[in-house]
Amino acid sequence: MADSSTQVRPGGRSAKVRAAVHRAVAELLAEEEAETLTLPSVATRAGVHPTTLYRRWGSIAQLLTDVASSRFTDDLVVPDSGSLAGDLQRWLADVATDVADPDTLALMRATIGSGPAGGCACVEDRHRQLAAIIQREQDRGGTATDVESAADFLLGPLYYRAVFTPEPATADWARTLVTTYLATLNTP
Amino acid sequence: MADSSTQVRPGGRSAKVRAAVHRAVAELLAEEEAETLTLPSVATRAGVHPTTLYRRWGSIAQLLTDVASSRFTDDLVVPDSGSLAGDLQRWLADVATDVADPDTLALMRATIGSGPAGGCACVEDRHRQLAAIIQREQDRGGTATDVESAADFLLGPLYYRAVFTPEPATADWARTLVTTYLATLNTP
DNA sequence: CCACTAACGCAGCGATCAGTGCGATAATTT
DNA sequence: AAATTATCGCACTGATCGCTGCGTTAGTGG
Repeated sequence: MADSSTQVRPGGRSAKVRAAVHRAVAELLAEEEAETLTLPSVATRAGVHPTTLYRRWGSIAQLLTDVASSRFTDDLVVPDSGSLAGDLQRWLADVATDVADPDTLALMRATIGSGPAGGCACVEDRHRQLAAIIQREQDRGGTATDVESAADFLLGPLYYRAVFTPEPATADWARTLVTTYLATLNTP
Repeated sequence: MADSSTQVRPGGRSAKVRAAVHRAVAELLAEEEAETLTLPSVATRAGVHPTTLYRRWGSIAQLLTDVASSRFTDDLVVPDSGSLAGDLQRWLADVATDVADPDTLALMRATIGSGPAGGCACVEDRHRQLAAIIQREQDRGGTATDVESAADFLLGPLYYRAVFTPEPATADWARTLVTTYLATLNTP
């Protein structure tokens, strides 16, 4: 054995259980008004015994964080359109479309409400993707900009509309947002 | 009697109970990691019988929405500094300071997680205040701008940082945000 | 001051939740 | 293929939640 105490076993049955539980959380959040989301309810929906959830995740907060991390982490490679504007517009429009989905939004809300680390789990990967796009532009020799400010001005308004206003942003609006942001970079 | 069916009685004991319950919710959210926030726990902390909470609010979601609405609704009159930039900087800095408070943030997270209308309850009054500032500038004959876009570019990054990143924004950064936003208005 | 009734406290009842041993299953290593 | 053990299912228990009649207190209008 490699380690004496902690040896994980991710294959086979465990993976199926994990997938079923994740799907159950998404389904329940899409249907109910949340608040009723409890470990036994998730277990019943997933066809898994409640004990399993108590052992593997312990609480709904940790389960939600886990689900959100998986859901909002896609290994997609942002297509190279040749320009920073093109890359950002394509990417932010996709993000806008994703966030505009009511079910996705329900998962985000619940995750945010589960604890202080919930919000980070929702956007961690987005920041990575944004950094990759900006890095590519720098390698291209184009305009250099800060990842922080880009996140503030692009993701900020997008997620604000999704979480705090009744109607989320559209993909078209996201593209306009990119144009506006890039304009501010050229005219300091 | 004025009305036959719905006669509210807001004075005296009811007001005290309401205040105690609101304070209890704020305290519990500040201490615990949420999730444990249940009607009986709030009742115990407030020194009120749980039955009262079930009757007046019904669920934690409605209670949180009520608390958030009260907490984020201040009848403050934004001081007239003479210019749009001054008004916005003063106001947004105050908002940033408020949102940077961990206890306030905990209330916001919990309210967002309680239901789709939770986010709106947190920023409803901010939008009203912002509209008042912009309206004053128009009466002054100054630059006209849209409340929607102002909310997107000012409140958006601010609340995004508060909810989705580990470290919330500072008052100074909020002032810089106003400057940047006003610059984009002058250079289309 | 008196009548009216909204709002609160009390006692108690299912239902469900959170958690714990223990045996069974199956993923992983040798 | 056999041994090891991480992981899951089952049965069970104490605690708590959500909720409901019923009597009491106290705010409100006459």
